[in-house]
Amino acid sequence: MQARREKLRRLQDMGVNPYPHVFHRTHKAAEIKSNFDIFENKEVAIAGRLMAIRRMGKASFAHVEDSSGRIQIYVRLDEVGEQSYEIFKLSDIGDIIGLVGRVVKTRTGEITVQVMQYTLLAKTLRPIPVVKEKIEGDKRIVYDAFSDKEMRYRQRYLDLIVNPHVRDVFVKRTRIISSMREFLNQRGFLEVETPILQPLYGGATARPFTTHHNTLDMTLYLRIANELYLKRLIVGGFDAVYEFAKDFRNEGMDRFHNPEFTMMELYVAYEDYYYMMDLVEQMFCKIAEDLYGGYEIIYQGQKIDLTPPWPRVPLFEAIEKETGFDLFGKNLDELRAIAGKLHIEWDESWGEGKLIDEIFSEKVEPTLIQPTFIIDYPISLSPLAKKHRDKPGLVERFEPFIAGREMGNAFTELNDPIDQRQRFLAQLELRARGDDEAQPLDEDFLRALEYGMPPTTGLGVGIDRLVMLFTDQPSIRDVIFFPQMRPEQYKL
RNA sequence: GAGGGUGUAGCUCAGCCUGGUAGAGCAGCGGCCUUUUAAGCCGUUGGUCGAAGGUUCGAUUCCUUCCACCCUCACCA
Repeated sequence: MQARREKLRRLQDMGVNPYPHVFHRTHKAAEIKSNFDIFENKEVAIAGRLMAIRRMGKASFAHVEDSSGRIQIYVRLDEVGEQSYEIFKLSDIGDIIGLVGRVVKTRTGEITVQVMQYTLLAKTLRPIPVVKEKIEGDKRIVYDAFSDKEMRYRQRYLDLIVNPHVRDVFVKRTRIISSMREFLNQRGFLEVETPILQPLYGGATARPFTTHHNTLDMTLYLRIANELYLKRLIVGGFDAVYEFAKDFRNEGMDRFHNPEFTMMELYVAYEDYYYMMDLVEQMFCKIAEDLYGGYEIIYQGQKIDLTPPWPRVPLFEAIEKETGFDLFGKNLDELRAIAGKLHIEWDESWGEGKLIDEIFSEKVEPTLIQPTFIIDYPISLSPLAKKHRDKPGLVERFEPFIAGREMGNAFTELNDPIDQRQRFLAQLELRARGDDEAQPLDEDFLRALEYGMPPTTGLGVGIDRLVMLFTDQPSIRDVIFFPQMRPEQYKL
């Protein structure tokens, strides 16, 4: 709106700099509001964005919002003088202002800063959506919420200005990650960084993004996982390493998938997947405790109790319990017949592992609301996991499920280089049959294993989904600041 | 990739079925108001109705195509 440019010019004519360099704050809104007895009648300097204005001629109320929250201000002509009151009158909702004032309580009991000096810190040229709210008892009624999802995601800055609960989600995201770091650092883990640009991708089954390096004139891939690099570091002698990694997968997008996402992988030498299950329980509990002070959380209306120990249910037992069918040792035809009886559509190209996985995700996964470890998966689904110590055909692998969702993936890692080579060769066969997600053979990784990797356990946790769980958000786009979007046609 | 839905003022929406070129609230602008809080009262500006084409005397409304977004499903973490 060009009325704002006009105001800007009038301010400049008055000799006001609409974009000064600095403003020294002494306090934030929330501090003042929660310690009124200390601040009463004291002078404070605060700054923030004007979010509501109620003008009444020669005196006005407004709300200023800073990173901590909102506080009411009271501006009187006789208190700030002609010039400042004029500047205030030229202010719009959205303008960034600074002020010095006295902390008081109004007739209705609201803690308010009575302004003595009023300074414009940044004039807005675009109007921000005005969201009004009314508090009725405990209920907060929001009027004209800024709710268009496309705009919220494309212009996240606006979303953050206008929707305070969005800010809260992202603050929690950072706190979750720091809790995990703290947890791991306390246990002596080393945080490391490994390549994002990889000459060969691996460590997961997915299609990669491809790019090109000019000087080397070669194809490089954006990593789909960092597993093989972290294991090389275990070979190198580190006892426990972890990395928060941006991974990239060239697949579809929906409320659980973004092309780039954050994964935390960790590896521990001389331990197995039983150790890792204990670690996962403890880590999730620490996050819950740091965030909410207890082990109980609510996700989409479901109460979830993270108190350990979580049940550890073998995959085949879990399937049998839900469907009545024991899939263990069944061949392809038998599995297809069972899938048919369970009304699950399957594809000719699927192998045994894929069918089992499908039956599991259709029939069992949605039932796993309370934290559960599903353990011991078929070998064919897990080319990097070590064979089970007593169950032939299976590997020592587990996935924690919470609220019907897989929250991670862990194994006792395969450290036998000959077995690992055979598994890679099996993947190559799948690839030859047209499975473009099968993993390529990584000769250097095999060489590393041939130098000897200690017994090791490893874990991967999808951070975005973890944050969804702990912040009660239904879509991955609500926990990533700038989710992937088709580019908009630029219009001003 | 398949199905369903949505697109009208800066924001939230009505109007469309039953064609006659647009309305409300908030925001904005002007006025009154020195304890208001979804402030109030009076006045007022603002929209090539997602884009293109078709039917029609006439399309925001009916038809076709396209674009964008949302939801569900499929692939995947």
